[in-house]
Amino acid sequence: MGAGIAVGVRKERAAGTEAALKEAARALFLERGYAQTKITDITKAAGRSTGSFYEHFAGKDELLDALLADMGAQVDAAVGVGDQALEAGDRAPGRPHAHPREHDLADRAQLRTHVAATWGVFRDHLPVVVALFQKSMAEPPGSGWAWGRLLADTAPLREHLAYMREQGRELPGDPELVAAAMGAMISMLGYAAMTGGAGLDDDEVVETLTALLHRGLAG
Amino acid sequence: MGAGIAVGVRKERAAGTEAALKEAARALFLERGYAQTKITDITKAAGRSTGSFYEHFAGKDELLDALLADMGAQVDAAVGVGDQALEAGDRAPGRPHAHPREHDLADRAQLRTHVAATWGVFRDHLPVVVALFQKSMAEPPGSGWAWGRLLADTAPLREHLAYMREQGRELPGDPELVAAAMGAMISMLGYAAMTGGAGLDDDEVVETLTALLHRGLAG
DNA sequence: GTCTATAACAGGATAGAC
DNA sequence: GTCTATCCTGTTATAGAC
Repeated sequence: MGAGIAVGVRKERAAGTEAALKEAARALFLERGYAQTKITDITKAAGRSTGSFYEHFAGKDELLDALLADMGAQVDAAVGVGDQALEAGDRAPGRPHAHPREHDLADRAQLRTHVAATWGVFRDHLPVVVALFQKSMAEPPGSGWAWGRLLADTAPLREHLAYMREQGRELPGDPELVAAAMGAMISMLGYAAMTGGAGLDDDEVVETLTALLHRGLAG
Repeated sequence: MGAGIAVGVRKERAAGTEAALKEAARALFLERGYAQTKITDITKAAGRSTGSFYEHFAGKDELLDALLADMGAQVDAAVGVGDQALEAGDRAPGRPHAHPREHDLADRAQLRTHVAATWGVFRDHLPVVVALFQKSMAEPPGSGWAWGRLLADTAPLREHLAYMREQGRELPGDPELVAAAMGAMISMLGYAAMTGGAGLDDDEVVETLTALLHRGLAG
């Protein structure tokens, strides 16, 4: 999956303080977690001073925003390529994320593509995804954040499922709910597995999830 | 499901400071989250003083431990009853959790019982489950905590699946992995739905999850 | 056991020199 | 832009009277 432009392991020019801070943050977010990473930890790891940090970011949250933006650009590009591979859809320049809803998730190959894509984003941007995940889970439960984010993240999935239902296919339940369940499974398993499942093979996981969901959806 | 002894909405004797603190903590954990709840918030809500708190608990973590213990007792009891309902298994007094591995999750009714049981624990002990979930997710990713906990929590499930495989049933993948995936789905969806899914009906969710997993497992 | 007051300690953020 | 030193705020935890 994600070989190409992907993760910036390549040495950023050493002079770039901003890049150094980002890179240090990624490493620490993955290792200790978002909340546990102090700003001074980041500056120390990047070999810069505390004061210097604020020249580039207003705070930890803004740093994460920047990392998120970096990731977003790369993901949009990758998704675009993926969609083109699936079908020669001409996407409008302004709306990079016009993911067509007519994908048939009862088709094993198409389902697998979706599962693998999500898994790949996790794998390729693990530090950022992890940090975001942690930050989300620290949100006040009463706010309903988790539910809102799950719905938002699985919106394309929901569309696919709604489309399937329109085509007369029988689903296990309401498209929104089924999409949320699928998303919950992949994201939670991804988080757990990639932060702790030492001996797990990505292909095996994708294969297993695909099998489970394929039977689950197609019957 | 969980009507009986369950959640302690019943008025604790007003004099019981410890109980008052616990109750206040439950309410606040659910509303603002574990990390965001300050000890002074709890004491204030319980109508006690800061200093009084430490007479009963060494800190927030120990309070959560106490809540967890309360929940554990109730859950063990409920699970025991549930197992007896499923089959007249005579459990050894010392080991309350000797959940028999010979449950057939390809059987819709038995699968549903398991899904509903998990969902019910979430529902009946939401504040504690939420707090524990949040605390877990704040753990250093590098420690592999999330994966360890997921494996531990789905151990009984894994046993059921391993048993199914021994009986010659074809699973979507490795029992441990499939169990983890199922657990991830239920717990993450449960967290999200119960903290934010306003208009969701528990029965509908259980029904949908059962349907999805039943097809997924039984083909 | 409970209270009030306060110590002790993060950690985030800023000031001002270079 | 970067550094060192410092301030400030919020929270935990304790002291000591009742």
